[in-house]
Amino acid sequence: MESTFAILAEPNRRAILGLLLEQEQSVGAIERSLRMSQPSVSKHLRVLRDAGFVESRVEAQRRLYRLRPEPLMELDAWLAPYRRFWSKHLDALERHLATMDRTPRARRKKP
Amino acid sequence: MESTFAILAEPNRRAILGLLLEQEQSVGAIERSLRMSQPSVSKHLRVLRDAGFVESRVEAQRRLYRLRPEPLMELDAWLAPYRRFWSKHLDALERHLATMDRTPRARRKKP
DNA sequence: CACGTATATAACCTGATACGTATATACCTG
DNA sequence: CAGGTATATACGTATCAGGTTATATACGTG
Repeated sequence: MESTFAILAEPNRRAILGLLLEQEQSVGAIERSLRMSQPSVSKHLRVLRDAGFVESRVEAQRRLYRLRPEPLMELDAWLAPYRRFWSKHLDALERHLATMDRTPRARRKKP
Repeated sequence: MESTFAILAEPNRRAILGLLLEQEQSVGAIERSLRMSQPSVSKHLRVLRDAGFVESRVEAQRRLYRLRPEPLMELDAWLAPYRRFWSKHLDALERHLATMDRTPRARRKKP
């Protein structure tokens, strides 16, 4: 877990992940899409790969990178207790609002 | 969004958030729980507060810090497209497994 | 096999940041 | 109001991460 956030802290890396969300991409494609230098792209991909965010396959001279879900799933898991926290708060807010005016507006959990 | 990850990249800050998950805490309490120096705690709290992760209220000489949900909710929102990505993958995996052996196990979306 | 393309790595520089020490500010109690 | 407690901030330092430039490696094609 330790490094997941550090890795995502880098805007360019997040941008790369965003690109890979659509489909696998070559280094050159990323380089052009994000207007970054080739060594920079390679370095970030190295970091992302070491951390398991992406994997690559070789196609002739190209390397095609694609997303791997695991690290982001861990992030999702890390978030879980906080989700409980804020849903608790939203419930409280809702109850509060329900008490404020006696006319019940859109009811919870039922559109 | 930009800085959310950078802020969470710091392990001590994540630890502080973890503490605040249970209940609001004074600076001194955090200092002792996490065995960090007082200036360090104050500094991290400053960063967390500036980014909206926490808020404080004054009680005599103490300042009690508590969690604010918004930034983590944004993080949750950021994660959404990736969740779609991996659930798509898990579905594919499931279909694959279903093809492997013809005995259908627990069925999708219906417990 | 020489050359171009695609990607990775090395070396170096620089800016950001986290820590510790020291000090300032605020509040409470006798 | 003096002294203690609680927290914030200033400052100096060391570490680290990201960018650029230059070079290495690998593959394809004439």
